Amino acid sequence: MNAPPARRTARDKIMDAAVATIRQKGYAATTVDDLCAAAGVTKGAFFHHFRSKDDLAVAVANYWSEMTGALFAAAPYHHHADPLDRVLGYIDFRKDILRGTVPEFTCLVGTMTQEAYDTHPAVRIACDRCISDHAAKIEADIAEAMRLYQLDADWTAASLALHTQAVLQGAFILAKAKGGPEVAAQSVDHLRRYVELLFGVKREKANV
Amino acid sequence: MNAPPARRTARDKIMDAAVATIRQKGYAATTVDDLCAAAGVTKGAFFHHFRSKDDLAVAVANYWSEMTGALFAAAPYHHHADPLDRVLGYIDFRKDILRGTVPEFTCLVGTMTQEAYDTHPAVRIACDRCISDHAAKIEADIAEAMRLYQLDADWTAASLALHTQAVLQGAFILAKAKGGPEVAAQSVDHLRRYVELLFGVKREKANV
DNA sequence: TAAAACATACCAACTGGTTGGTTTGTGTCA
DNA sequence: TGACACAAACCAACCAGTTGGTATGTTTTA
Repeated sequence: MNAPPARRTARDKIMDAAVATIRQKGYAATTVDDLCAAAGVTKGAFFHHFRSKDDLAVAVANYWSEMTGALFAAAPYHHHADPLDRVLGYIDFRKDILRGTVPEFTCLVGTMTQEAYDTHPAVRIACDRCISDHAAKIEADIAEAMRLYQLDADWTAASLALHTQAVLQGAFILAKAKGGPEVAAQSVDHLRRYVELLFGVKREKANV
Repeated sequence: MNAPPARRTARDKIMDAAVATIRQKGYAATTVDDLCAAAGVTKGAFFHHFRSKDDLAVAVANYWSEMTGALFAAAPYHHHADPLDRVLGYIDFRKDILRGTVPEFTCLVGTMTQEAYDTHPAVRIACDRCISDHAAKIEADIAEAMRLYQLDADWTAASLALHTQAVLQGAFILAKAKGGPEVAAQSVDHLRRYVELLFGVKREKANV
């Protein structure tokens, strides 16, 4: 009922080039010419599809939101019947994908947020939405787990969900500072241990 | 045994301008002209004191390391006899200083790391040293607390110290995304709760 | 149904302003 | 008086964005 032949247009190529280049060099240091060269298109094509560089930044934040949304939607941890297992499974999954070079596993919108939060409001809003929408999905499982385990906590599901994102974003910065994923993986381990302690359980990582 | 009259030189003014401007706009988006204007000096003065913009970045990372080093050295939490109280006191202090506007409480070297890690090796190294030196100080208190409380943990003092930095750096990103310190403060609360759970204690914040 | 009218996707060359960095000159202090 | 600290003017490269145009559909109309 659809699936147009999906010709790979200049727009798509620019978006993919933007994800890769901005993750590596940052937003401000990435020039429009860089993106055109990486995508193999001309500047005319770029400004045909995007009104400005900032317009591209917003579009690529939304693109990233869709891409990662699909990645996490397809991840195995959703199969667990116990919502706490889903939360821990999510954390395990985040650790699993800390692979490859630093620009390959770090977060595009975290990078853009740092650079654009005060100078490019539209970019900040797009990045915030991406992070917040993602956190909201985890929040649902946390909330369900809190009910199931009858937790009477002095923290909210929303705050813990955002905390998982803070740990991950911070882990990426340490990984960038140290040049590899190892330090980030250790922080994710601490996050997992925290959730176990909060819920008073100790569970091995399931190999789904 | 020294204290030269401490005339406020162009170099000092440029450094202070760099801290403020880079925290607000990011490193790449900050131009040398921006810094000269903010510092009230000319480009001649800038390039008299720094070989290049990158050279300034390294210098300002070290300057930041000294500034924050002095700030934390003077902080009240060191007075606690119990090393665990010092660790919790450090976390409380980090929460206390989440005040003012976003560029006022966020971390300069975290920002620079994001932008420079892959493109400016010298900057990455300077930022890493700043973060790692700071973590090492917390690590000492954590290690002492582990001995005192006879913890037989499957994590190291070093990894927990780095984790505190990851949480803080990530909290800054969320604060930037959401435009205020509240979300960061909640993450710091989660970090404090984690340390309490690890050591099996529950302690109110001391008002030193 | 064929041609005219229009829309979309893209390109190569260009522009005005900005950028990091240089050069040359000047005031000041030890 | 000479080295240092800074100023002013300058430059070549680079930047985001523009312009004027072509190729390839798609829609409308006679």
